[in-house]
Amino acid sequence: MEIKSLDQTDLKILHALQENARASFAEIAKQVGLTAPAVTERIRKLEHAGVITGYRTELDLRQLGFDVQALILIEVTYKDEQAFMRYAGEKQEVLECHHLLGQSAFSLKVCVKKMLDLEALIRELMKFGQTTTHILLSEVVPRRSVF
Amino acid sequence: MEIKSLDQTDLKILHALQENARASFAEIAKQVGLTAPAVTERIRKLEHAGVITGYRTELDLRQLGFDVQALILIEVTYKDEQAFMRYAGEKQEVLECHHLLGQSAFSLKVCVKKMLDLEALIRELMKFGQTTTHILLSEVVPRRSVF
DNA sequence: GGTGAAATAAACTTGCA
DNA sequence: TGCAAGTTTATTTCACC
Repeated sequence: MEIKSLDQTDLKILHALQENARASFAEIAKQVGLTAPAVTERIRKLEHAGVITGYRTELDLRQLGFDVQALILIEVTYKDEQAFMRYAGEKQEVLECHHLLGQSAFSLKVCVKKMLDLEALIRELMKFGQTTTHILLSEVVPRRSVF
Repeated sequence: MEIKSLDQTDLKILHALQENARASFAEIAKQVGLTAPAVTERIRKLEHAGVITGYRTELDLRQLGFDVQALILIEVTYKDEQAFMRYAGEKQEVLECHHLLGQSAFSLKVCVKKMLDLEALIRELMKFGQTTTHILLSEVVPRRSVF
């Protein structure tokens, strides 16, 4: 993974891929004004450089039976940090977890089927420190591309 | 968008697509034990039913010069809700925004190049209500598939 | 780095169980 | 719904600039 200097064409490619990760190389090539092999090679380099970290499919969690999503903030006591991170990495319900600046704090995005499942999850988390839970309602901005 | 009853094959397809949104129909077909046309048709239906909401490419924001990411919680005064949502929807720096349960509260995931940009952003947000900002450090769990 | 053309592979279409 | 065979596109490879 080396440092890449990105030009305008790279940014256009990244824009196209953010909007539709399943776009064909040929489609992207047309959008950026290059041929398919040129685009393929640039994308391969962006992947190898670690600029592109993955291609994900977004699902409507509610349609899949996951009716409750929540944002949980937790202040973990320092000695439990390692155990907490292991727990977060293993728990299926934890969709995302970030380390926050200061005081061994973390944010978690979790998704469960029922409110009772959320209660159980929070009860487990409370072993690691004090939690603050916010139930997520509608997505005002679902997920924006960086450019 | 109608109600779909998903079987095990659908869940396997969704798993494969979550892990790699650019996987070919043929690859997915092999993973789930069907032929490519059958998988293609199922994915078409999942898209049309709204179960699949999009295909996104994930980028390493730091490599792209966005060194500061933050989670901002804001309690908007009720009369400013509409104006706030319009603002969040237009601001390039706001990657995600969720409505939270209770008191016209929202969470925002934002990304900026410099700390000074974050300061400017928070100053703008303060017009809509009281904010609490958490700087995001490492990703403990980057983004997990639901199944 | 990029193009254009040929070979390979994947995606659509259609008819049938 | 899914499969198989045939057709149409897309991807890959490579020689050349």
